[in-house]
Amino acid sequence: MSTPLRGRRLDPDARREEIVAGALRLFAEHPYAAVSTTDLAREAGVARGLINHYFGTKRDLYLEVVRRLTTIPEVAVAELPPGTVEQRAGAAVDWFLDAVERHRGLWLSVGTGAAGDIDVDAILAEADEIAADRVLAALAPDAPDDPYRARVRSFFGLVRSASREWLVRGTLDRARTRALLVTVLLAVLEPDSQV
Amino acid sequence: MSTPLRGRRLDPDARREEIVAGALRLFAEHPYAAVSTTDLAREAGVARGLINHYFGTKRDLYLEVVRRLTTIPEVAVAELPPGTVEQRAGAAVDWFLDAVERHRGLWLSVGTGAAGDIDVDAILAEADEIAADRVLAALAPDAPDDPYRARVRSFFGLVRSASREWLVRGTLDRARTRALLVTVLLAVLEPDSQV
DNA sequence: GCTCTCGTTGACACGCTGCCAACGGCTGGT
DNA sequence: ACCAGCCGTTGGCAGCGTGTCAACGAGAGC
Repeated sequence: MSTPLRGRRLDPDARREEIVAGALRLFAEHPYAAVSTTDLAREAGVARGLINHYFGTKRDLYLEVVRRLTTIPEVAVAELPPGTVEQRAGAAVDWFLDAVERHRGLWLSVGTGAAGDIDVDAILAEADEIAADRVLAALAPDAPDDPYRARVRSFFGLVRSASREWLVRGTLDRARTRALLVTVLLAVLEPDSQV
Repeated sequence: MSTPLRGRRLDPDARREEIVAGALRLFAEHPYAAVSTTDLAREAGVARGLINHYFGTKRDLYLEVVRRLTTIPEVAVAELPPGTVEQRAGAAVDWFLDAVERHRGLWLSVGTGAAGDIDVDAILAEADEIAADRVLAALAPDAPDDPYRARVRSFFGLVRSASREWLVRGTLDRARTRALLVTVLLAVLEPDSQV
C-alpha cells in the first residue's frame, strides 16, 4: 500500500463530509432501522466510534443527512421565463419534475413525507418554508404572507402525494402530474373564495 | 386478590384485542422507536414474550395498529345533504374536519404522512384508495376512475399538510383550512385543463 | 378428580448503540 | 531536523432491546 486508507488523519470538516456522504448513500437505499452504525462506519471507511464522536448519535447523523437533502434547492427559481402566471407556474413545475426525476430514489426516501418524527418534521418544515418563500416571490409577489405561505406549504403535501402516484404507483404519467400540479398551484394562489 | 390479572387464560382474539388497544395508546403518544416491547407488554398487562407470540414482531404489531387506525372511516359519506357540488364538497370537508379535530392526537401520529416505510405506505395507500372511492362516488359519480382517483389521492396529501398547518403550526385557522380544502377539492375534480 | 391442551411466562442469546481511555500521525516551536 | 503536545482516530466495554424457546399451569372435557 502506498497510502494507508485506515487511520489517516483528515481535516475534521472533510471527515464529516465523508461520513455524511456515505450515510447519504446508505439511507437513500435502506430505511433508518436497517442501517447500523457499523454499516455507516464501513461505508465511510472509518471506525465506528468516530460516528459518535462527530455526530453524537446515529439519529443526529440521520438528521444531518435529511437536512442536507431537503435544503438542496439552492438553484434560483428566479431564472423562470417571463410570461403569464400560468406559463411561469408551468415552468416552475417542469423544473421541479426534472429535479425529482433525476434524484428519484433520494426524493422518495425522505420527500415522501414526515416520519411522525418531530425533529424530521422540523427540518422538513424549515425546507418547505424556504421553498414556499421562493414560490411566492416568483409567482405571486404581491400576495400577503399570512394565509398564502401556509396554503403553498399545504400544496407541497399534494406535490409529494402526486410524485408518489407518478413515480411509485404509476397511476399518473408525467403529463398528467404536471397538469394536476399546475391546476392546484394556481387554485392555491387564488384569493380566498369563501364558499 | 379476588381475580389474579396476570397469567389468566383468555380467548386468543380477546387477548390480541387487549394488546392492540394498549399499543394504540402508546404509539399514539410516542414515536415507534421510543416504544419498547417491554412498554407494550406492561401496557397490555402481559408478559413480553406474548407480544411476539401473537404478532411475531414489534413491527408487525405496529403495522396492525396503523391498519386499525387508518381503516376507521366506516361512517358512510352517503349521508351528505343534496345540493350543488360546492355545497356537498363543503359538507364533506366539514365532516372530515370534525373527525380530525376529535381524534387530533391519533390522526397526527399516523395521518401525518408515510414514514418512507414501504409496508406502512401500502397500508395507507389501501386506506386512501377506499376514501378516494367514497369521495368520487359522492361528488363526481360520473367521472372516469382513471386519472381522477389518482388526483383525489394526491389531494389527500394536501389534506394532511393542511391539517398540520392548522393543528400543529397554527398558521391556518379552521375556516381558512376549510376554504383551502374546498377550493382545491373542486379544482382536482375539474376535468383536465392541459395548460 | 384426572388428564390433556394450549395460552402464558421468564430466562437466554445475540445484535446494536453510546461511551471512553489509549494510541499514534501530524503540526508548530526551537 | 528533532521533539513534544495536540487531537483525530481506534477498539473494546457495558447496557439495552429484541426475538426465541422450553417449561409451567389454568381451564375444559370426560
